[in-house]
Amino acid sequence: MVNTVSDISTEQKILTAAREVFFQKGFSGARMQDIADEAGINKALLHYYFRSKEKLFETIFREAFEKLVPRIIEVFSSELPFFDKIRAFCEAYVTMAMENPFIPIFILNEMHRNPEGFEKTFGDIPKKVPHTLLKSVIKRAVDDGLIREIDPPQLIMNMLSLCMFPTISRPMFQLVMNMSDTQFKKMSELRKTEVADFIIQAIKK
Amino acid sequence: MVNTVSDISTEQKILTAAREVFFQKGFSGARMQDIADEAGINKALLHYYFRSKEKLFETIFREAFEKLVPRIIEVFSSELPFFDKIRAFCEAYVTMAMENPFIPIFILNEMHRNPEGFEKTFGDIPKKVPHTLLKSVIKRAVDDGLIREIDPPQLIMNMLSLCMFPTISRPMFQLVMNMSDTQFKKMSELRKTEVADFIIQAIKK
DNA sequence: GTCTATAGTTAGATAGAC
DNA sequence: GTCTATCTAACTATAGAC
Repeated sequence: MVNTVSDISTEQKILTAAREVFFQKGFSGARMQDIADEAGINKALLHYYFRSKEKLFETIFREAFEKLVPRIIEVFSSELPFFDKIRAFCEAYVTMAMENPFIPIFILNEMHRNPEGFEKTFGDIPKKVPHTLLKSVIKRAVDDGLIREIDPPQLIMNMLSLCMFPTISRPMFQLVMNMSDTQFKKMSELRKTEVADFIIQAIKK
Repeated sequence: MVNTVSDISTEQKILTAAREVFFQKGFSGARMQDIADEAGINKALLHYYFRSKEKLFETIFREAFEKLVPRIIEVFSSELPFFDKIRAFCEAYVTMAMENPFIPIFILNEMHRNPEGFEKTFGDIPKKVPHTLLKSVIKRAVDDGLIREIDPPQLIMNMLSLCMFPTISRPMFQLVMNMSDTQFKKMSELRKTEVADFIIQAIKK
């Protein structure tokens, strides 16, 4: 049977371990043995639950992707004033990036390594992102004279950059800036509000 | 002999091929066979010129890192007015990222995958980055009342984010924003000046 | 469901001829 | 310097016992 307690528990152990290993080493750097060890089980069991390394990876990747592309819809389709939408968006993304520091680099890296593979495997995901909604909300703010003339994709790119790049660049940034872990965390914590302030001042009229 | 024309040419062919393959697949995804094929030579020759995959990789990584951490010194130690420094910095970085689109994700990814390896192999590089210079130039601009109060590392992080994130996130961004290659390139071209404008407006008093 | 043992494949690296 | 052939190790995946 599939639905016994111990089955579920093993599957969960595998997923947790796979997340850990894939996030840290990427698809090609990860070894099924590493995942088995991390889960405290045997290699063969991985293949019993998930047919292949690819299948297991796809599960983890999908799940991570969904976390990365979160409920922007709620923020942007809400009745919040425009600047509060910006604030909510930034805080949500900076927080997500802080709590899941490996996800952004993991997703972006795998998309670079296997660009064509995603059109077919993940071609459905884009539809979940309300890019037309985003664009129209920004355009309206421009038309209303609330913010200066700016191309919506440019603004969206700026928001994403400021929210997600820090966790991606962390190892390099700390190295070249000679910054301790404590200092970096403090800085990240402040960014939850600073990023929105920065953006708003950059676009307000 | 080592300095014949054909020697140099072969070594260059290998380096060019290695760059191509490592940039696209990362260290663990790259195969020595791929590099040999790309260079139009035999696998054994790779080991003749560079003892191991690691050695070859280190050569490519070093070279890429130096490109990523370019002559900021010149920009920031120049006599340019502060806002022109910002403009020069942004244009240099956006251009670099456009011309070498694989380098940022390559470097940042490898640093995530092998965090400890860099302290010993690349511990010398940070010294080349004039982070104290950057910080003091920004601090002076604040003290002079030219820009609003802002933590220098925060501003540096913002500048780097806005310049480098677009090329890193390109596959995802185009996918979720439903954007063509042409549109993306046009957008990137505009960013050479837009990023600086955005930053300056965000910090000016 | 979970394990041990092993098949089958591919990778990095070397030996040795030219 | 450059090649072919080969060694050795590592990895994914499966067969089969319990």
